[in-house]
Amino acid sequence: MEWVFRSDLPLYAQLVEKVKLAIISGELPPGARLNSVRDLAMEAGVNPNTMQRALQELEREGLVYSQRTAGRFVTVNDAAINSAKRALAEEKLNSFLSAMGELGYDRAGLIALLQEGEEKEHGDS
Amino acid sequence: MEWVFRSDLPLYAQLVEKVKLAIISGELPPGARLNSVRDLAMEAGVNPNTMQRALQELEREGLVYSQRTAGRFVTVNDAAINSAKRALAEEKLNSFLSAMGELGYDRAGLIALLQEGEEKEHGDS
Amino acid sequence: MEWVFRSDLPLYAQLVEKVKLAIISGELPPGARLNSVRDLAMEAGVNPNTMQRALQELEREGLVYSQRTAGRFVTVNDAAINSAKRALAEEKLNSFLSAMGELGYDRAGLIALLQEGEEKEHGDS
Amino acid sequence: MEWVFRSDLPLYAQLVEKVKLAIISGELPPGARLNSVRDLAMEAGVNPNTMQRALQELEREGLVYSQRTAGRFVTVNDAAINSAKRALAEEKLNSFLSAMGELGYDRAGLIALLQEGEEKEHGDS
DNA sequence: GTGGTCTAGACCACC
DNA sequence: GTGGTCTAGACCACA
Repeated sequence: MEWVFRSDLPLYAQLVEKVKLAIISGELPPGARLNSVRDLAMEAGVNPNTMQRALQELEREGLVYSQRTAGRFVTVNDAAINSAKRALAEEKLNSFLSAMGELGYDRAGLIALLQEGEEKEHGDS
Repeated sequence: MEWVFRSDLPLYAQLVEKVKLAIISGELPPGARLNSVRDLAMEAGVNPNTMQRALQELEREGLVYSQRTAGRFVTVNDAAINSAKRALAEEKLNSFLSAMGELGYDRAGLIALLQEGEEKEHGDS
Repeated sequence: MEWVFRSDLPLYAQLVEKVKLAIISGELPPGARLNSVRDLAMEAGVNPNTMQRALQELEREGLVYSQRTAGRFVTVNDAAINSAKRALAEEKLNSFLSAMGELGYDRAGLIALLQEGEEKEHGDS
Repeated sequence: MEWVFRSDLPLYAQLVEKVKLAIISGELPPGARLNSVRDLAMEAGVNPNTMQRALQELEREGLVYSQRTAGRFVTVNDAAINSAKRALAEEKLNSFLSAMGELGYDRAGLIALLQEGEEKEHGDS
């Protein structure tokens, strides 16, 4: 996992984002054990407390659970993961829509653009 | 204009991006005079050299031209602006496609998602 | 507010409990401004971060909201308060039921006990 | 027996409470021999004098008697135990009533709540 | 002044 | 070793 941070969002929120994406994309599969808070914090170059806060947030969202002595694990509840995936997709879609809106593209225009690219892909293959 | 920077891209490139977007979106209309390099650098809180480099890049791309004594101006060449818009849109589209790809959406899925939203908008109105 | 703590529950959780009760009981009415984090922490004799965590938890539960510079306020959403009241009541009821269960009282026995007391109250008045 | 203490009640009183509950609930049956003061104090992590005071209080209440050489025993007087049970129950009832009073429940409301739960239990079974 | 974030470092329970 | 809690103290944005 690459740990690069922006300055427009709290660190812990970006950590949540990163780990969540790893879970959603399957890089961290259901049931997988996460590294320890301390190790992850070292990796990311942040304070363990900051990493802890991020993981607790993920726990509250039901994507992760912790076992006292054994460590933290990705949930095995596929529904929770899929719901998070859906929410993230919607969020990305919306920010994309607004960004493209500034460039003068509305939904219809984007659909056209996508279909254009699709034909090209098929043409290439 | 808001000047917030990420750490994963050179400053000057982010400056180029920001100004380019302002031109493309019409916030800086064709023929408009840009503030002086020194003023823009102050605004953005960057070194004037960095801002200078960004503006030269925009000049190279034909979106801006400078007149020795009067300052820098947005191009009046609509074709250049439209071409930049097209390029930027494609770039954003691609990064969006790859991001959504990680979440399991391909072009067809995204088209469906967009059409879904479109119907909803019409239903709401 | 009295700040006395047990050792069987994290401090921050007890702080949540205390403030929640104050809101539910109306001691802190809807819309009321809470003292600043620092002041409350001083009052309670805890670290400001601990108090902060408690208040953020209340914020997540919708019982409190914060305004950047002005401070924190009790929600004006009566439904949220009533829902919290209901939940707290149920929780207290259950722990009471189990405690009385150890003494050999079941629901029916408790109802009898309560009715007994009720008659007595009426007799006294 | 779990030994966790609050800070709002003298230690010895909490010890009395704990042992009394054990007797009332039958965990310490009539006639059972209690461990020595020293052992009990160790278990609970308190000073033997404190434990001694608690046991003397229980003796005064007639729930425990001591035999010079053999140690301390739970009373075999069922009436005494029942009376203690009754008193404890009333005490718990009262503190419960006052706590629920703060949440807006009076005796009648609580009876309703209890009957509600009773029906549900029967429905579930 | 307000809330919010982050770090550093300590201590605890659990196994 | 693990997660969890707490403190102390710093810095920031906002108005």
